[in-house]
Amino acid sequence: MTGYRLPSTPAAAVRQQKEIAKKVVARDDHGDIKLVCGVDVSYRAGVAHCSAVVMDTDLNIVEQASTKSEIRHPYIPGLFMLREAGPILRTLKRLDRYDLVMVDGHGLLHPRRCGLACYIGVAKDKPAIGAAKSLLCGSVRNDNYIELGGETLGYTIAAEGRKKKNLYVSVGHRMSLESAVSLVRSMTKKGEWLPEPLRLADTFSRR
DNA sequence: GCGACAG
DNA sequence: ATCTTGTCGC
Repeated sequence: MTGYRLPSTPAAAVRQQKEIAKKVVARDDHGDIKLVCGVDVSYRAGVAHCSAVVMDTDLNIVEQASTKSEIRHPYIPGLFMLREAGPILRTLKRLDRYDLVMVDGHGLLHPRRCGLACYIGVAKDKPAIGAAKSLLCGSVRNDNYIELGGETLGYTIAAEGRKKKNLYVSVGHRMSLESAVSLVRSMTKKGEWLPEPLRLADTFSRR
């Protein structure tokens, strides 16, 4: 069964995160990844605007969908899913097909090993990757891997340009960290910070 | 208790 | 994330 009821309180969200964390598969458990979906949410005038962009591995746009939702929860570090899971799941329903979801936020690199990317991945039972623009927890080692509580849960893709920021990748679901990093790299254009599916989803959600 | 804290 | 113009730099 793949259905999860969206929590309506922080306490309920924490309980669900602990439950879902046990179901995350951190190894490659998927077929060919041909269509990658990037999702992002932006906020304007009290409304959440979510966009999803599906691209093939040659970075061509295959499909796109957008939704507007009422904002029901504030942003709480560690409980990002409480605010964005609803809008994202609604938007994903409108897509015809995709083999993996890239989420702007963390996956296993989370206090309870259940960031937004894990939540979306397990809820949809789809391979998922978390790609965050800043660190929530954990410490970056010299080899760029990120560890938390003795576990290696993420990887830092160092910024190129002097002025740009790093990208923090972690497993969402049904993927190994190595494969996740490899896929993010292969879909990021030279000189860009975010992989194309996420960069375009970000652009579209703001229009 | 104190500080840190995805977007 | 968002509020926000012009401006510095590749």
